[in-house]
Amino acid sequence: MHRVNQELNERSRQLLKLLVERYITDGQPVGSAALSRDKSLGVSPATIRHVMADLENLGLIHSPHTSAGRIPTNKGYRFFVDSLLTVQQPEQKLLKQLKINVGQQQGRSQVIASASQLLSGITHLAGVVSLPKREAASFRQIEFMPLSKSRVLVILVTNDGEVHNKVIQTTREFTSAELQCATNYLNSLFGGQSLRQVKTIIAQEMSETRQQMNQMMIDAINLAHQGVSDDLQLDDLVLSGATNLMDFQELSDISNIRHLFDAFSQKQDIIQLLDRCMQAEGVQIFIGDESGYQVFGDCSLVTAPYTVDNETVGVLGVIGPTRMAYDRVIPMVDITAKFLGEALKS
Amino acid sequence: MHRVNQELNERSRQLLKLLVERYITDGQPVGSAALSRDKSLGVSPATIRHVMADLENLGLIHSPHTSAGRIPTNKGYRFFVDSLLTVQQPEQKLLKQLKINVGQQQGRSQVIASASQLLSGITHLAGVVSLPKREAASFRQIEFMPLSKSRVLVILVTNDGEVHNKVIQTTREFTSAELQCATNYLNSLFGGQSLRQVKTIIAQEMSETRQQMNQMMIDAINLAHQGVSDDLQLDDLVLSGATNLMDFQELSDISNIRHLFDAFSQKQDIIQLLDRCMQAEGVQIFIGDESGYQVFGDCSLVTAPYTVDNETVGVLGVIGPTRMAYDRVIPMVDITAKFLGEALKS
DNA sequence: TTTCGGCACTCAACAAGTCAGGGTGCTAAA
DNA sequence: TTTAGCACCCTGACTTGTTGAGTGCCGAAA
Repeated sequence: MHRVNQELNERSRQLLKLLVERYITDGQPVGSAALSRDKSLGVSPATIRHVMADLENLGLIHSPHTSAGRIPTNKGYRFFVDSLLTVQQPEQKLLKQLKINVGQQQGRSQVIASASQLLSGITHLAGVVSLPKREAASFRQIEFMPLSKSRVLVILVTNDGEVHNKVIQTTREFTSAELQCATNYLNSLFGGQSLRQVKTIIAQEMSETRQQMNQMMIDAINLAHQGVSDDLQLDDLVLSGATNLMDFQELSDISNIRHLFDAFSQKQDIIQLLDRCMQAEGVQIFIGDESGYQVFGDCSLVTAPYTVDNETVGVLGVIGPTRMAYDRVIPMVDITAKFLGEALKS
Repeated sequence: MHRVNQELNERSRQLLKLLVERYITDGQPVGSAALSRDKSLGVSPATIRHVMADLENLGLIHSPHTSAGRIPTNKGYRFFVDSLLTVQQPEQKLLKQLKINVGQQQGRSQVIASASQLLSGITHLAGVVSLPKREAASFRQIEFMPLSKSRVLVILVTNDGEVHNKVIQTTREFTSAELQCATNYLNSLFGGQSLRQVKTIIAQEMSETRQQMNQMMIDAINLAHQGVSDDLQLDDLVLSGATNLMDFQELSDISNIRHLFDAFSQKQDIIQLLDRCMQAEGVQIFIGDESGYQVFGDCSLVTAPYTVDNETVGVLGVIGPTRMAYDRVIPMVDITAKFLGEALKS
């Protein structure tokens, strides 16, 4: 990519930029004449054809058939997004509306659902938000509730107001009093820590010499260990406006759509993909099959992680055709991530 | 419909039956010659055309254009399903497999998900299962957990092993001891009753003269009232294999599909529709727009309620094109409902 | 009265042909 | 290096003709 960057002079870059922008708005292969009509280049179609030939050799554009205009390749899009794109500041009005809408929701899942919906509504693409990592939440309270002889319901409340339930098997029967003791002990031990810290504390306690621990404490730690371990904690995501994607001609092949929706209901792949985006700092973009998943052949994914108290807890973004208005979508995703983070703080 | 039934002689009925069956398997408009080739009628194409003309006058079939064969109208399908259909007993092997697969799952949601998936897998249509009505579950245990000054987490465990959480606002702060008392009182009062009964009990207690109740009991009932009231108890459903529907040519118009999937993600309409089916006794069928929803223009819905301990708690079914193999689908839906009911009992 | 063969007619689907429009690459001149 | 000119290419839309499946109607036979 760097090579490409060097080999391209200013005019070629400008031309590529125009071409991609043009194709994004029109959806038609763009020819030399059309570009020449744009005053900002001021050269004849013939010259443009020369430049286009170069760009084609570099693999940035290609023509679907002999006598059609050119369209960007994935590589072309990539270069465009990385080096040529001038992002569009979203309208102030829209931002205010977005902020209010996300902020007004109450309850974690409400906030997230609304973020996803707004994202898809504004961009007319599919919006997706990964649920906040449970590990990042902080411990507020734990409680045990005996169900039967050897089964105990563990209730874990985190600071974001979420309640997690889990039924665990115990080796022996516990009395209410015992469970109450464990509750008190654990609540004082873990209060205010993040779940990640809680886990490490548990691990430590379990491995350390148990000299200074009495039986009650050992039991309590054991219970907590089982209750907090998230064996089944499958990540999840909220997807909105998937049907928006059906409106795009370039995806309108029924088998394309089918595969896409299969992936959506599968969720697994998307979750993995989003997980990868959590590592990144800011907005991240996958163009076409860059994601490594065949299904996204003609799709791009624009994501941004969202943070609560300076810790990245999840990702959000949009899925749309490769030919999407990156200049408007990117800042939108970026800002929505910020709003979501803020809304989750309270 | 009764009129139609009387006006049709045996031969016409037989002919209509053949025609519908033929169309269901082939998907092509069926003409007089094709039907005549079927030995079981033993009349010439010309005669068949006469009968067909009658059927067309009755609105049971129609031809898409002058020189094509005939296809059933919705009214034709309806008559076919009501009076002509001979259902196909499903294979023993399939049944066994189905039973095992549904039965082996553990956890209510697992069982339901698997029923939905199997339904869609076997029929190659979309499978749908409404979640069991919460009201039908029976009370096992209630617990209160103080969160803050005026907020209490209510945990309700039902006999099917489900745990329901709800955060309620209280008028004053309760001590742990007070909450413990309330817990004990309520558990002994409600133990083993269905949630519906619990609600009526609560209503009674609240309206009755509170002479013989002490403050603790009043508080407890109040807490329970808030905790059990399901203001937000939006029904839900599990949908599987929706993408199967994309494979059908008759639905493959992109805008059709889009509306359908919009309805799926909306859920609201489908839930209402299913709710209506819960009243019915056995298998119920909506053909085309009989459901009253435009979206299902070219779709049919085959449903059956499922029961736990002789009480109907939910509905399940499949959604597919009007042109579906009713003879195989209907018994399949029927039997799956039975298996699901059984599986939920344990 | 019902059934049937014959016949003219209709229409969709397909194939083949035509044509204009938009585009390209090459070449030679500025 | 840029440009105009030119030959050529390809698609898509339109026309035309043909084929085959299917119909409705009529008059004769049962």
